[in-house]
Amino acid sequence: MSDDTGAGKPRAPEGMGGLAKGLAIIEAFSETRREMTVAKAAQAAAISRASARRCLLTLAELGYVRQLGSAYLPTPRMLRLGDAFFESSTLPQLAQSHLDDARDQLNESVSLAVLEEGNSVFVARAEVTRPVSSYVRIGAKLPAYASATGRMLLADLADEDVDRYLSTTDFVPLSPKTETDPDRLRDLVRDVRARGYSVICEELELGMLAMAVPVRNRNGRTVAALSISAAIARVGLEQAEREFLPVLLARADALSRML
Amino acid sequence: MSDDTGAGKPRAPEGMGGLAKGLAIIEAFSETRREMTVAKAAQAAAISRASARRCLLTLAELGYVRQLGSAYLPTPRMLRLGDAFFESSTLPQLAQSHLDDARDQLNESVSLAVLEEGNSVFVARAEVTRPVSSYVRIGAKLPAYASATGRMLLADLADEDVDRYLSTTDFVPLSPKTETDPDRLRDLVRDVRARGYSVICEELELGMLAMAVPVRNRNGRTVAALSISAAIARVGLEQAEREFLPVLLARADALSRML
DNA sequence: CACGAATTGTTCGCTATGCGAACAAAAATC
DNA sequence: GATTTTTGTTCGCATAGCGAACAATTCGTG
Repeated sequence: MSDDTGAGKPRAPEGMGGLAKGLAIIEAFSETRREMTVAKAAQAAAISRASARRCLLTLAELGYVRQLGSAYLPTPRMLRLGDAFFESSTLPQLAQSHLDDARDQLNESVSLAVLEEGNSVFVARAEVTRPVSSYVRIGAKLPAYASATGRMLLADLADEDVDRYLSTTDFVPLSPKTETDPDRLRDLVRDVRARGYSVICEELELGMLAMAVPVRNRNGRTVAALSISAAIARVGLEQAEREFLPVLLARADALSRML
Repeated sequence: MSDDTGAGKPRAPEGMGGLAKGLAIIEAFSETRREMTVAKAAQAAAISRASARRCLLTLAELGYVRQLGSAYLPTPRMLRLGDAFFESSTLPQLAQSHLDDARDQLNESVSLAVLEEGNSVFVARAEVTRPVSSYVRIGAKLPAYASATGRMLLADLADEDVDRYLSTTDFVPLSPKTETDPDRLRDLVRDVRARGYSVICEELELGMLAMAVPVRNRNGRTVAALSISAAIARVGLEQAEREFLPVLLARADALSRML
């Protein structure tokens, strides 16, 4: 707003400043910011307190947040916003029967993920019941560097995009076996690119391995990754490559042909 | 803007008009509106084309939608907005272990739902693998009138709120057995209120029954419904009441004590 | 407990963002 | 091909939203 310069300069591309601010506040809610006051929201969204206050008043008026004392918390109505993607996107629905088939055939949980700002986001899932396994929420995300799907999706990026990702990511280990060296990760992504599938073993969660294959659109771009996960106590790497990989590749190929 | 009247009249409560418009556009995306042009978005959100255009430009600039010709479609980034609720809310995390226990004990899928504008919205799930069952997405919603959780949640509303709901709802049958008579539904909600749990049989989906019990906060209000669903080919109503109900009530009670 | 400092929430004069109407361009219909 | 309808874009104008100032609240210290 106040950063514009020269007189007579054409206007910046038009937009809706208040919308941008409000969305910044919504995205600022997190596990460490379960509720926010006007001041906290302003700080988290890098806007003035007056703007933050207006946004929160509008969000409250529309039912997206509720007020508790001077704090604001998101309500379930917020879920409608995420629904916009699910109701619009055909990919999860097209994929579901393929995931179900793969799950039934291999008796392991199967999921589909897309890349979103350095994260692998689950958009579809077929889950097999295990005593230990917990429900993975569609919409949940995993860091790309530590997940089979994430590495599969990174493998489709141009080298410079992979490098940009590697240079701006904070590599938090998620298990004692998480690879966090950027050079090593670059090599791993290249390996995935060469091999055409991705496997990680205990990097995301001890005791678990995961395998992912690409789902491509008709331009050959990888638009999603189809993955399977299993406990290494039950399934070794060789068995995964022998039994899981052909089925995943076949399912991914069938799905790719629909895109 | 132009609807304000008398001079010297105090300002309306302050807000952020552009945010309201942008959120209306986001919510307008649906299965019948998978993509929208500027004109379609303006119509769907009941705003001017110029405003719709500004909103879509901002949403595109921030990565929430992408442009395809003159149409705009949501991107996975939209999921972050729904995340605001999941990352803030403690209920799904508190509930998960209870759902897992109930699922393991009863060997049927168990879920937790909250009421959101006439819909029952899943916020947590423990799923048992069945050849027929498909994955129910957290965030997915069911009409309250046709679901066990929905009726359980409606039962906690005041009579006038139930009546308002019944008078403004379009009762679309979801199976040949869906109850769609408002008077009948009012009686069913009252029955649920008296009985303290809700059961539906084949109203949502042929061949399936579902049972739900209330999860209450310390004020006694029903803040969520815990439910189980099973195929009637395997489980009859009497068995459900004999075997499922005690476990659901115990789990719901344990969860209620944490709230 | 009182006081001062820091933080937070609210207000209001001012201006530039966002408005609506008009116009340009594209699409649809005859 | 001409006309009509619909859609996308522009721009003069005004009010919604801005930032700074102020009021209120909270926190820290003596």
